[in-house]
Amino acid sequence: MARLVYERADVVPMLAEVFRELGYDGASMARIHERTGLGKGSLYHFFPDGKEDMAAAVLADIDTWFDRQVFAPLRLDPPEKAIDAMWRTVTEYFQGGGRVCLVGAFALDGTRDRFAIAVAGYFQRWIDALSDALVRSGRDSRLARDAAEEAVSGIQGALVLSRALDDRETFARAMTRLARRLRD
Amino acid sequence: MARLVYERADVVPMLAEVFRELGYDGASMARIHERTGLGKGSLYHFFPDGKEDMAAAVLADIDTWFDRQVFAPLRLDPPEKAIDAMWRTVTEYFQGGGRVCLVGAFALDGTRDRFAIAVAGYFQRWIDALSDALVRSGRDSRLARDAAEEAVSGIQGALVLSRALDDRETFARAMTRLARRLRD
DNA sequence: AATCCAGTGTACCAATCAGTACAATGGATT
DNA sequence: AATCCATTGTACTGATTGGTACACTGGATT
Repeated sequence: MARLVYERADVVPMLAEVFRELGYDGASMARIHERTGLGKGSLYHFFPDGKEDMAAAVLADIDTWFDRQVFAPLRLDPPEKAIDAMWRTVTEYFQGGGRVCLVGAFALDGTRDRFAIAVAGYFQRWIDALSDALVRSGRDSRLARDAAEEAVSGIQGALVLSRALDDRETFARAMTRLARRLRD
Repeated sequence: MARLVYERADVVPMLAEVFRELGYDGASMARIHERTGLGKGSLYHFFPDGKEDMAAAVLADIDTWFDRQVFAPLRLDPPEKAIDAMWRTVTEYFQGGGRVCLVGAFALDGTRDRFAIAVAGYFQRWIDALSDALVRSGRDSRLARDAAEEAVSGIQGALVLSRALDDRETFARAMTRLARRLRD
């Protein structure tokens, strides 16, 4: 009989999807087991501190992904190119509004207090990186920060609204609107 | 010894605050008891179907409140006046970013499926009402709808971001930005 | 072939979960 | 004064919660 053997890195993305769908409190160990196929033995082997450990790992994973795919390019690549790439990458990552931002979802309920530093850091670094790109493209420093904040905030709003209305067109419209706002 | 006697209408706002802070799954009956002071007897007396019943009542309550305080004025009052009032009312209601939108929070996790109609209806009516006011103020119908969507979406994003950064200034800045966008 | 050890499955625990049952309270109605 | 009934407190249930303990598997190392 075949035996599936995972390592920690394989488990984190599955956990991310579970937390995304069910939220932190909604994701019980039983449901995590159901959706990942991993038994308690494996789960506590990889994440000795249980659920909190899992969520922290997921947040760290999301963080490094965005750092590499979005934030670093914004800081290093030609600004116009990096910003264009950001819109594409983000739209794909959130599957056009069909996939929720876990960090944003955590921010809204009591889970925030538990992961306050990770949650704040994620958004702060996003705004910083985007602001940096805008400054490098010749924008005034103060205006750049305001515009970056508007974009990041707008993406989160678009996710909430498109998910609430269960309509990806809403998300698509918001993204083109925000991209245009950022160009002016 | 004094005995506190509530009626259903007194309980709903307390429940709203509990769900707001803890989320739907985070709000256990024990915690609801703690924070409201009501025993299980009272809670199941008012809400025979338990938590789901409570959340539905809270959503309905929020809905009627917004209908009266925000949506109806947008449809009936002089548009510029009504829109100005909307920004004031909303800022006060969300306590400058310190208070979360329960409907938005529900939209992000698995709770949405349970209350999909109420959640979608809330945002749809908000967009419709604001769009109506913009049309009445002379805006083109298509542009009005787009602008209304941007505003409602933007408010939700501002709530997520200001809560994530734990900074009300972020919310305040977003509100003035959105109000200006709506005027152009 | 013997050992090792990362990864697994299962049985188990106390605490908490949502929900039920029902007797007690006490203001209002008659 | 007797009755009524909305509201409340408490004791209880069975299911589920997060978490622990531990024996087992099987590929890799020696």
